[in-house]
Amino acid sequence: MLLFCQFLEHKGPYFPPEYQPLPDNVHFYYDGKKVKLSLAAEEVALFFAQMLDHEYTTKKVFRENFFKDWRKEMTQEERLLIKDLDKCDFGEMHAMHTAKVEARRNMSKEEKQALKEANQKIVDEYGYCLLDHHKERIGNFKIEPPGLFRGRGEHPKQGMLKKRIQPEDVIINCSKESKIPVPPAGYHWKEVRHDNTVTWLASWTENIQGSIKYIMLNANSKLKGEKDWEKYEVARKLKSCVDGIRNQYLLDLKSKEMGVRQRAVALYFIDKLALRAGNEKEEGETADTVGCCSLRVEHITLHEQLEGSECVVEFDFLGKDSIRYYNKVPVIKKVFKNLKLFMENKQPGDDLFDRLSTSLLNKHLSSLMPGLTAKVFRTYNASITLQQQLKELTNQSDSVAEKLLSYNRANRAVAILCNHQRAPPKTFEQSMANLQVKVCVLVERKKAAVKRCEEQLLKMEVQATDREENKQIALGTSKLNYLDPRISVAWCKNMEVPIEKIYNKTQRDKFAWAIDMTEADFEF
DNA sequence: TGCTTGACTTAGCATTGATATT
DNA sequence: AATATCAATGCTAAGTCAAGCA
Repeated sequence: MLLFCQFLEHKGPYFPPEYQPLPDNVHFYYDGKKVKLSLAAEEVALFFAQMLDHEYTTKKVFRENFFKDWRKEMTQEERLLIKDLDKCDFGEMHAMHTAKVEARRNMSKEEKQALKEANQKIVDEYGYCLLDHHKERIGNFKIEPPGLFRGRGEHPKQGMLKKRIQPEDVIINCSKESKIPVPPAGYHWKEVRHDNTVTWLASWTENIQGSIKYIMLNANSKLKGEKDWEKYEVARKLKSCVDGIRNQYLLDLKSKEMGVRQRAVALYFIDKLALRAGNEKEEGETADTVGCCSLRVEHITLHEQLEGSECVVEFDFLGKDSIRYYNKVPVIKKVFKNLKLFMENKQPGDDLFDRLSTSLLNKHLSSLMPGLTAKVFRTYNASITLQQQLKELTNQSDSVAEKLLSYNRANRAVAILCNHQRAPPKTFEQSMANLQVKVCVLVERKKAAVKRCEEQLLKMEVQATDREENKQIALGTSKLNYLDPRISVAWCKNMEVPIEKIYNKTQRDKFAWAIDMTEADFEF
C-alpha cells in the first residue's frame, strides 16, 4: 500500500448558499391560476424555469424525469393539484432569472470589484490545504450545488433532480494530528476519517448515479505533478517495448483460440486508432456509448474495397461524452478476416468481441510490461505523434508565427488521432468572414507600408488557417492529458519559441515540473 | 472468475475575464 | 466607454482500472 501523505489539513468544503424564496411579485401559475408553492417545490421549479432557454427542456425524457422528481418535492396538496407539466407556467420565474442575469451583466465596476473580492475571500479560506506541511491549492473545494441533471447525449436520467448536499452527507478525510474541519453551524459531518492511502479531502455520494464525488488537489500540486510525471514515464517505457508487443499481437491474430484473436484485434485498434478501452456499462443508467472492447457488430461495416483501398473497416459509434467516432480505416488482411469471423451469425446489437473484456485485456497487457494498460497506448501514441510531427513540420529558419502554426498543426494531428472534438463555435462563420475581410482591408489600405504590413498579414493568415483547421478540434485535452510536456518544452528551447506561446498560465503551472527539468535534447 | 465499488483521470461545455474594436 | 471576441478557467460528467467481494 502506497503512503500518499504524512500530513493533511484543510478547512472542509465550501457549501453553496441556501435557497432564497421568490420575491412577492414573482408567481407560478398552474392551469392559469396563481399558486403559492412550498419552499422545496419552489426551489426545484426555479431550476426548471432557469433552463427554459435550453432546447433540452422540450425533450420528452427530460420533462418526464424532471416532473417525476419535482412531484417528490411537493406537499401532498401540491401533488394533488399539479399533475401536468404542460399546464405549468414558469414565465414570471424565467423572466426574473433573465433579469437577474442582465442586472449582473450591468453591474458597475465597483460592484463587480466587490463581488470579485468576495469570491477571492472564499478561495483564500477554502481553496487551500496543507499537505506534508506545504500549502497546496485544492482543485474543487466547492460542494456541487443542486440543480437538474443534464448528462451528455441521450442520457436516460436527464432532467432528474440533483439534490442539495448537506454536511451530513459529507465524509471528511484528514490527518489524525490535524485540526478537524468545523462543520457549518448546527450541522455535523457524516464521518471524519484519517485515511492516508487516498488523496481526497472530502467526499459525498451523488443521488443520480449513486457514485462518489471527491474534493481533491489542483493539478499544479506536487502530488498530482508526480503522478502525471509517472504516467508519461510509463508511456515512454512502452516506447522501448512497443515493437515486441506489436509483433506479439500480430502473431496472436493467427491463434487457435478465439479469445486470443479477439484480444489481438482489439489491441490492433487501440494501438492504431487510439481507441479507449471500452468498459461495459450498465444499460439504462447512462447514455449508450462504447469503446474498443464494448464495440457492437452494428458499429462497424466491412468493405473489401472502398475508395481505392482494400480491407477497409468503417467505424461509426458514439464514444465518451457521446462524441461520434467516424472513420474509414484500411486494415491488414488478417484483421479483416478475423472481423468477418467475429461478426458471423451475430445480430447488430451483439458484442463484436464476445470473448473479451477490458480486465482480460489489461491483465494481458500488464503481463507484457509492468503498468501497461489500454490507456497507456493513447498516451504513448499521442506523445510520439506530437514529437514526430514537430520534427517534420518545423524549421529553425521559420518565423515565430510560422513555428506556432506548425506546433498547432502537430497538436491538431494528435487531437484528430484521439478524436477530441468540439461543437464548431457558434459565431464561427461570421468571425471567419470578418477575419477574411480584415485581411483584405489590410492589404487595401496599407499598400504604402507593404513591408511592415506583410508580417501582420502573414500572422493573420496564419491565424486564419489555424482557426479553420481548428474548427472541430479541441486541442486542450491532448495538451493537458496526453502529450508529454517535455516534448513541447524541448521544442521551444530548440526553436527559440517562448514557452508562454505554447502554454498558458494554468498549463505552465501544471507542467512546472517539466519546464524546470527539461533540456533541449530531451527525447520522448 | 465475474461483478461491484472506490479512486482517480479525462473530457466537453458554460462562464468569466482580458483584450481588441467601435 | 461600450461592445464584441476569444482564450482561460470553472464545473462536473464520463471515462479507466484495480481491489475487494461473492
